[in-house]
Amino acid sequence: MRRMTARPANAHQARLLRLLRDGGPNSRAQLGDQVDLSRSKLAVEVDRLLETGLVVADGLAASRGGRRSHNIRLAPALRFLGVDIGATSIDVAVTNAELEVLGHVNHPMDVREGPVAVFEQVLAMAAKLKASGLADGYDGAGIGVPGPVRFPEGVPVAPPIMPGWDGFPVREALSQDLGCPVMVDNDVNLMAMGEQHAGVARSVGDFLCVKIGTGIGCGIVVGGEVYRGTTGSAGDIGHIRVEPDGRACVCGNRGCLEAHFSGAALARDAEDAARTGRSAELAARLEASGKLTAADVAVAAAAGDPTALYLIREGGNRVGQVIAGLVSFFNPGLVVIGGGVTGLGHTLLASVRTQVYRQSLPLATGNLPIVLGELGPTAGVTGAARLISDHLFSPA
Amino acid sequence: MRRMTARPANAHQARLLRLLRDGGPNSRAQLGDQVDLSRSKLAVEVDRLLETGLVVADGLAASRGGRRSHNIRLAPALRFLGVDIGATSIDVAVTNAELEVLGHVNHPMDVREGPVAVFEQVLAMAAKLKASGLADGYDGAGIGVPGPVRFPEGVPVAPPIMPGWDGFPVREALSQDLGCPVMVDNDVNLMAMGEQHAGVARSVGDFLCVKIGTGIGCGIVVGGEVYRGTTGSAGDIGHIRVEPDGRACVCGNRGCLEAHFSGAALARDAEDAARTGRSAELAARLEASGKLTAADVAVAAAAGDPTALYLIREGGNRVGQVIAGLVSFFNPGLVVIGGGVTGLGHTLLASVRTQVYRQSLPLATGNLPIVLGELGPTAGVTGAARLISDHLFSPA
DNA sequence: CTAACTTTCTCCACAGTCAGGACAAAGGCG
DNA sequence: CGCCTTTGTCCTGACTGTGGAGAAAGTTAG
Repeated sequence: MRRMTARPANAHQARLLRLLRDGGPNSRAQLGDQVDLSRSKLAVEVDRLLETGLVVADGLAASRGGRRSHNIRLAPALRFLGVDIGATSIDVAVTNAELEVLGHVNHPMDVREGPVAVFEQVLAMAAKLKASGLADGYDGAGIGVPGPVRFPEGVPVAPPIMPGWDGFPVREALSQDLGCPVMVDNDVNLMAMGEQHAGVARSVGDFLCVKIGTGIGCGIVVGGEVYRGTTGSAGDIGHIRVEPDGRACVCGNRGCLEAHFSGAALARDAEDAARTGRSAELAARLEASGKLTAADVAVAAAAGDPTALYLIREGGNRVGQVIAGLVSFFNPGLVVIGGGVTGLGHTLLASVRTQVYRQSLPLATGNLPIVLGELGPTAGVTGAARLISDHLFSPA
Repeated sequence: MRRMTARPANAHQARLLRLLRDGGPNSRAQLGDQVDLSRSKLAVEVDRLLETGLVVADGLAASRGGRRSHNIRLAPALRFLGVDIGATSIDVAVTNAELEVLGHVNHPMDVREGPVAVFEQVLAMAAKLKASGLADGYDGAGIGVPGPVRFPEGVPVAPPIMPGWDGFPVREALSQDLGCPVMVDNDVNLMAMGEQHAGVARSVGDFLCVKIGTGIGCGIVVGGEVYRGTTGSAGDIGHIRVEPDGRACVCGNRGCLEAHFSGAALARDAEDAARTGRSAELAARLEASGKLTAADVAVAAAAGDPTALYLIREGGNRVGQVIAGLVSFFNPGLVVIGGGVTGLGHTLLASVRTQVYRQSLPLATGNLPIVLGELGPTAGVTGAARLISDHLFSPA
């Protein structure tokens, strides 16, 4: 079939498309209740959208005491591709226009293999999803990469953990290969957008989304919009100092948060504990697989291993300390914790909460939920789909 | 004369008023170059503004090779009142519609005397300015208070250093007394707005404005707009922990930034140094006046006193440490340092810069100016005038 | 089954918004 | 003095958007 070519012609149409995306099918009358336009004007704009094929009217809804309404919905054949490139693995998903994930594949891969190899893999995964019948093509794609991005151009800038990506024209290259519009953003921002769209952050205007994976980052949402900073590096909290003269960090400094707690640091600490005999549980798991990950620590902690619990609590205290500072500064309405370490669950959360509630002032913490993300690995790909749909569902 | 009663009827008119406020008198043609409206539509809106009396056309500009243009300017009789209530003194200023300060008075007063006493003083100061012939009334007033504010209502909430102000209806009360519209905000936010309007932060979209006075706070500007947070306490960085098990703070915690460095902490440290014989210079000044302030330390430092210099550098390191974290997180395009301690000047600035440039990543610091505010005591009152003019120069 | 009512949707007349061209006013310059 | 530029005004025509009339399609009560 032909892909989406039209774009909303004005702000009203863009508004309607987003309402249909976020609220599902609606009648003209229901749409009218939400947009502050007269019924007549609304009808005109809906008709124009129907003409472009971006939305369709299919079937009649049940009567609510009067004439039955037509269901207006986004074109059911629209497909977005959400791509989340992590430090050690790639997630790719197809969504429909309502950003529901129809299919999701994951492939382990080190981002340091460089953009060419990674995108070869991404294209293969996109093709696989297509072959499985979930899509007959893509109308747009959102891409998340684990580092700062010059957003308007969709180009990574000076990414510390992705040598070889600096300046690579991700947006342009992928747009060419996929044959559809592409938007690129930091993976942490996409996670925030995902949780905002379909997760715990629905209806919260200002919030922080802390992603603890191989590294640590923080998505910042201000007034419902992702804040990216002057050079696209906003939220880069991994190198905030938490310990004077602490551990050496890859960035060249000492005592960075990321050096003391992150997926990578936790794995290192766990292996250390296993080798020095401080934890039989961890030692057994190291024996079995040759290396340890944050997931191993989570399992050991669930089994009651005191060393694992200690490591998680210590880490939680460190992150909590930083988050406490950010809460004082930013005064968010919600803090979401997500990423690979979500498996550490409530032990981690408890430490973070303790630090924040103890250190920050009551006015900022009084009504502040600190919660785990609820979308897990789909947060990033959902956010990616949201990114491109926000772009496409805005006036050209 | 009659005060301003009309408000802009639409967004175009609001836009025009702000252009005239920020750019001074303009011809219709010059305005047309800035607003993306046809000349005809522009002429209609200008005519309507002329009818309301908000703007006037007076005189002809010099020819630039063709027909001479009419000067369109904001009504010259418009007057705004800017009020900056600090912890220990009150600043009040009159401005014209272009927010130029026409008169400025200062009065020492402890904010803890409570809102009734403070506003009595404010009204007296406003009356004094009026009596001096600078204004025949006020069209609006902006008020800054040293604590968090529930912005839409203009009411202080849980202000730590202003007992007795919690919940006091500042906006309503003053609006009644002054007989004009009033807007209330945190003093730090107003300083940021002042520096944005007329100071070092012109044309910067995202920046931080750190005010170090009796306490420490930070104004946050995102996309040209002040960000206030969920409960109005954004920027409250005084109680971020900088020293595990550090000094006891009034907030009940230990190691808060404000306990280690602020105008109050610096004065305390200086008196301590004077009494323990570590600085003859400071001891002499203590002898002379009975107590020391940040200004005394500045003078001693300027005279080369090593203890004073040490205190400033130590303090700068502490603030710099916190700012470094905020820079990583927020990735601003500019950091402004202002408030009572601006007198500490470049010694302070050097320490802050050292910390930030050392601790934050190059992408965030590469093109980041860290500068002193250039408006001094007029920053707050200018920001206050800006606050109310932004309100009045927006569609009703 | 019919009448009355509700809800949804369409059609139409009218007021307002706005762009762009024609043109008048007012000056400079050779 | 004629030609140029700049500024400002006026007019037409296209488009935007409102609100009312009323048709379409259903439910409910008698």
